[in-house]
Amino acid sequence: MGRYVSTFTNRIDAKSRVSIPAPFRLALVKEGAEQLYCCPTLDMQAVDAGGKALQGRIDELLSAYPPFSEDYEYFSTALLGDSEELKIDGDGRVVLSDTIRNHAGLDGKVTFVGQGYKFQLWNPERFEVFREESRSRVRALRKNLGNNKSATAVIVEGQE
Amino acid sequence: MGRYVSTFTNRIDAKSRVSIPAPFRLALVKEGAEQLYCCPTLDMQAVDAGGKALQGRIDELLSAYPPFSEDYEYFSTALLGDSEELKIDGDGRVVLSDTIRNHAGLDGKVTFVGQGYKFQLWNPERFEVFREESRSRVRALRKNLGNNKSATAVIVEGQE
DNA sequence: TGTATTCCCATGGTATCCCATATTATCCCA
DNA sequence: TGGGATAATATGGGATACCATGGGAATACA
Repeated sequence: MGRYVSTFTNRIDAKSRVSIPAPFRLALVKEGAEQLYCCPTLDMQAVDAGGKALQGRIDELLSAYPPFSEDYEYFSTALLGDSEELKIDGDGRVVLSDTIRNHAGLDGKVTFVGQGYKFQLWNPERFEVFREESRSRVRALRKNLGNNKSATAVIVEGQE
Repeated sequence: MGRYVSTFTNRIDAKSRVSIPAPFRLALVKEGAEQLYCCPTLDMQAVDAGGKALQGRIDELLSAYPPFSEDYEYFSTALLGDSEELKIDGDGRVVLSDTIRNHAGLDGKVTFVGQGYKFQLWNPERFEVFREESRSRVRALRKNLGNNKSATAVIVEGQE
């Protein structure tokens, strides 16, 4: 099963192309994904990306709602309608659509952030802010939790 | 299995023709559909479109109600009565009937919205409203549901 | 015979493919 | 262990193929 860890930053070229970091490409192949599945992150200026695992989560959520129900119309529109399947070229690159670039404020460079079964695309500067905020939240959380080591260990590791 | 993802907007020409977005055309071929099955969306100014999968879901829904029952009459009238099968020409286009254009208020441009087993046709301006409503419903869902359900993981995770 | 529909081809724009190259990482052997 | 050789990666650019769209000719229809 493909697993996405660590962060990488790559350039966007004049044709809006960007190389998927090689380790992520490998993970995608392990998932059996031929395309990069992308959907805008809710309430954040980032994009969720991945392969079958990410797709599966979305399908799973949608399967809870019967066809022709109002909920199915709304949720499929937000989750599938706003998603895109980007072709991966022979060199391991994708072209970022205008929609994606606008949503995440991507311009010049992209930071790829591994998050287990998926990864995110960020504007590098914005990501630094987000990362700092994440860390300070974890610090605050740690103080409140006191000595509960096992609980904090999971949270701390996930951020690095 | 055909799967309809992402949204595209295409022009309606003087002959009421419009190109089906290439990815959707491909999905239709995978379904083995030679024509585009269309029926007005229930309660919305849009049109449901797709191939065999869509037809199957409609049959499935109808079979849940006993023939000659009142509900069956209503659903079959709404779902089948106004349905059409549009021919797809050599260039991947269909001609929109007056019925369809009137129901969805289509004029000038059409937005195709992928929704999994089917897609919808919208007037672009109207769709923007619907899209915003869809997004806010998903946000609301995320707030209402806790942090532990696997089905909601895709929405909840990534936020922390 | 006039009107509407279907088929076919032309075209501009864009995305896709393919190859070149620089830079970095990995390996291998002294 | 160090340093040179080799492979992998990220990135740039040109040629090609695909796609959406428009228009005309051929065909069906009434």
